[in-house]
Amino acid sequence: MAIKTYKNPGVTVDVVIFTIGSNDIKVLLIKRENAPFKDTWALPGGFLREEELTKEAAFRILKSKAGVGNVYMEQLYTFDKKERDPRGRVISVAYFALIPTEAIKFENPSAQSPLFWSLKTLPKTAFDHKDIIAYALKRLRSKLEYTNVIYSLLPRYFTLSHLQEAYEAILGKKMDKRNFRKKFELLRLIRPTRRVFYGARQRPAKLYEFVSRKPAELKKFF
Amino acid sequence: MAIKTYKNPGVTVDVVIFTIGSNDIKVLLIKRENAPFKDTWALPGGFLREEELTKEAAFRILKSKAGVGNVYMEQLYTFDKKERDPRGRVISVAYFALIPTEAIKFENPSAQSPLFWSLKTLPKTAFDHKDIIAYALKRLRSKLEYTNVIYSLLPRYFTLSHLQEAYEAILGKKMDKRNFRKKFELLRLIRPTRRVFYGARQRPAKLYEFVSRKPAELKKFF
DNA sequence: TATACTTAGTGTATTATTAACACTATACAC
DNA sequence: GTGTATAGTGTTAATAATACACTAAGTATA
Repeated sequence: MAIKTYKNPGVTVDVVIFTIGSNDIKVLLIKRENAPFKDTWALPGGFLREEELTKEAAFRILKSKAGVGNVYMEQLYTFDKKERDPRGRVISVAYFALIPTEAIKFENPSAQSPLFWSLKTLPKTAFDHKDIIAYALKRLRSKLEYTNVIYSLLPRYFTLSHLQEAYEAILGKKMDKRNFRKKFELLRLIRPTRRVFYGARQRPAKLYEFVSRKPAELKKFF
Repeated sequence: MAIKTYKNPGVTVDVVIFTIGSNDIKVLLIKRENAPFKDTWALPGGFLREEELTKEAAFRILKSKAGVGNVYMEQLYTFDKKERDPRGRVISVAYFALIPTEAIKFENPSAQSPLFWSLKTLPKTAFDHKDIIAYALKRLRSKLEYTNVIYSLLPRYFTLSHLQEAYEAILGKKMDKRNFRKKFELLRLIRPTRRVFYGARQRPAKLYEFVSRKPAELKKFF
């Protein structure tokens, strides 16, 4: 049975992959090898395959570009501005993924040169990818406030300073150390371990871990 | 130039139209006239037209089913479960719209019988529309907490009791009258007018209006 | 026209959360 | 052993959230 009498738009999936490095939030971009936008930096992405869910496509892309699989991923938004793709009508279902720096494995580093870029010094990007990245950052910032997503950017063991630096990198502002720690004590998202982080040419720091590494929402209601 | 070598999925747009009536939150459903799911209730929607933005499609659908144009609308999520459409691979970009009951005009009430249903007594619905409605309600509830969207469900002039009833209908819980009013005084979203609401067989109530009827976010940060 | 009914409108005390703020402790580098 | 850099820690004040009950004023009705 015919679904329709007109031409379906093309459907792509693009993935905004965030990580935190050098106290900065970074996004993975690859240099395009083909037209359009050949040699321009772009979000990893591609056409949705037949019989493939958009989420599956997002994981496929993530796996092939960053070498990781089991990470936080959620659908972001579907972008369909008219002029966004010079090839014609193509809508993009965007996802965003959060991965701890330690987990990244560039499988074939020569191919398509994937690189993490600081959001402060983004290069010129293909399509409407700058919009997509901005939207993803906004979503991430607001998710920090009412969920425990931060776990997905940190390694198994981390210090309270690492945790605070992650917040500061994403929110783009400094926070008070004592208030930050008090807040986290209240939230009960993390617990101290018996491990200690030595070797950073200052007083060693206690290592913490997340009580749970599953997505969850924090209380808070009108 | 060929965009792809495989078949593009079908793309539909479905709209969750919420309104508040009889102290209850309601969603607009229409009875399907064609297969699949003939004679089953469904969200108003349809295939995305060529050269049409998904948002334009959402407004087109809204206008044709509820007779209103200038209302709150935002993209919700893109649904693409495999078995969601028996016709084959069809993904749906869902939007949700909020309209004050007063604004609704059923242009041709006989055709496709659009009806507002209470969320508590939904009939069996077509496709994955129950999921879409549940997701929209979740989104609406959380938007109440950090935005001023509530304006889009109320008429120009309203009493504080109307406002509170709207919150209670959406959040599904009773709230304290004095605390509710104190909160709104603090938020400065509304202001009293010189109008008074007479005629409801009790003490008449002061009428308020929104300071602004544009989407805005309330403060609140980590 | 008096009385009952119904919702409008209002304040205070308690508790919880947020915000501002500065010094001592300890491993590592030199 | 001395300097350096970050770890770690409490108190106070301001703001926000919560719990809670009575009087005011139209409308209905007897």
